[in-house]
Amino acid sequence: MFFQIDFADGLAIYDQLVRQVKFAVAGGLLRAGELVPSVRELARELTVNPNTVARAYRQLQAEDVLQTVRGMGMAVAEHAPRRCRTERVTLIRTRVRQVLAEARRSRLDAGELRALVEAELAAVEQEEA
Amino acid sequence: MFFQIDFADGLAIYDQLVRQVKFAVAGGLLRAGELVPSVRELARELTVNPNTVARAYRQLQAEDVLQTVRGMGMAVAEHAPRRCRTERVTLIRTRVRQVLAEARRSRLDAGELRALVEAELAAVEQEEA
Amino acid sequence: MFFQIDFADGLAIYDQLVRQVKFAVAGGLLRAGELVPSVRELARELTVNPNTVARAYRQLQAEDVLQTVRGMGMAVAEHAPRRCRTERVTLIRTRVRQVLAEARRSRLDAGELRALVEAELAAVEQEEA
Amino acid sequence: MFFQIDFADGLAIYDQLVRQVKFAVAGGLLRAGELVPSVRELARELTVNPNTVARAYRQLQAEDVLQTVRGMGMAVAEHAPRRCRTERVTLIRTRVRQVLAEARRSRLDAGELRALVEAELAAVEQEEA
DNA sequence: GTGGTCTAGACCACC
DNA sequence: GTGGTCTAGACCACG
Repeated sequence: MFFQIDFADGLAIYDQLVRQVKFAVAGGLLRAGELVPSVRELARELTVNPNTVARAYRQLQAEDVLQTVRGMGMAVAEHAPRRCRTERVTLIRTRVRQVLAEARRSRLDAGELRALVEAELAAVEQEEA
Repeated sequence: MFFQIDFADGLAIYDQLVRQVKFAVAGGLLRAGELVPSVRELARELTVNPNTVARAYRQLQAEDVLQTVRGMGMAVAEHAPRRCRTERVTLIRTRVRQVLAEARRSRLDAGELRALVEAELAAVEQEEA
Repeated sequence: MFFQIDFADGLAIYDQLVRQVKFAVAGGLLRAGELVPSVRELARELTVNPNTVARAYRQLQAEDVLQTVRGMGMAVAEHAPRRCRTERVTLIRTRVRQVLAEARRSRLDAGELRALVEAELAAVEQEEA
Repeated sequence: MFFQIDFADGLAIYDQLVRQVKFAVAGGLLRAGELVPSVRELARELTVNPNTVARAYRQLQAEDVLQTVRGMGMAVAEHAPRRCRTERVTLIRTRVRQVLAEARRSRLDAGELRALVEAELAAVEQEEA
């Protein structure tokens, strides 16, 4: 599976899952109507408690990203891909903004910050290629 | 004061404080030997519980960033500025790496990601000017 | 068919079915001795799992509303109509009582509640006509 | 306390709680800014698991009825009373509609239904006086 | 097999 | 003391 949890992230596990499901939907890894891994299966894979996965799925359901299919599991909602693609940019931008804001408050030299960010950005693009 | 807490950040408050103190030291806002605000004073300013500030100070003391001055409070340690300047880059780079990694896993288009980051970077530099 | 399931009702599906069969018998839509739809047929019609229909029929059999007819399926029991007519009022009154009790606990103004109920009652009578 | 759970209601406990908190806010039993009973206290009173209460509170927080006050508990949100008063009518009307719809499908005589409802309504008004 | 609910009890951050 | 998160394990309804 394409989900991975960082147990030392500080961010709650269910929250990491919520984000990653949205990203998977946004990125086309999960298509509209497609069943997501079952609560139990995903919990086993991530070595996480089923309740934790269930909580993430419940929130995704409340946000109309997932919907339950009786007796079958949970599926990506009809219009979720479009909305997730939109939200993806927002979620990432917020994070980027937080990091840069903190960096700026740390009085790191503007040039040094830019160099650092450019380097990491280049590294990411490298990996992608 | 130059500290500011984001209560909705997900990151623990004392952890935000630890980082910001280190950054203040790295950035020269707090110099070696200088007294940091008292637990009570800072707690009042940030509308945070004194225990939370105390916990942050305790951790900073354990990391030799702060040291107690008998009868006076806590002061920035002798060699803290140099070490904090070094650590600052590491702390920020880690964060940058995290957010870019997440963005990449979200399959956000490389160009779109770069554009987004450049825009935010420019915005930060603008504010700084 | 005269049954309809509300999948978002909160009430268990088999329970809705049990009630509706009783009501159909009470209302004369199903007469004593008449065969009810087969489990499979009804399950298909309601897009419900056969097990669910079977469970409802089992309970109705236990309550002597339905009885098995060897080789034919299940039929409305001899004295079911009379008993269902009696029970119908009880079942409905219980529900009415529940909703009014909740409304009262909510401190909704008595006049407002009456107006609301009268309006809905009129609407129902309208539909019926 | 003014909450009471019906363990045989069919409706989930946390859902009953969500409704009742909204009703209490709508009815003025809980005012804006006022702290609701703590999770642990309410759980004890209702002989329900704290997680169940927490789940209800979490949903109420998501709907902006409650908000957490760090270290203090949860309080009724600023504009919750107005919104709850509005929602109260909707919630009750939905229930009334469900009951009457079922009654109508049961082919209960229109006059008989009206008589039944009027009787119960009168009973409720009597209690209130 | 699936999700939904509930219980029980742990640890953490915060007041 | 407070809420927030997580674990573990139970039962139910549904397919």
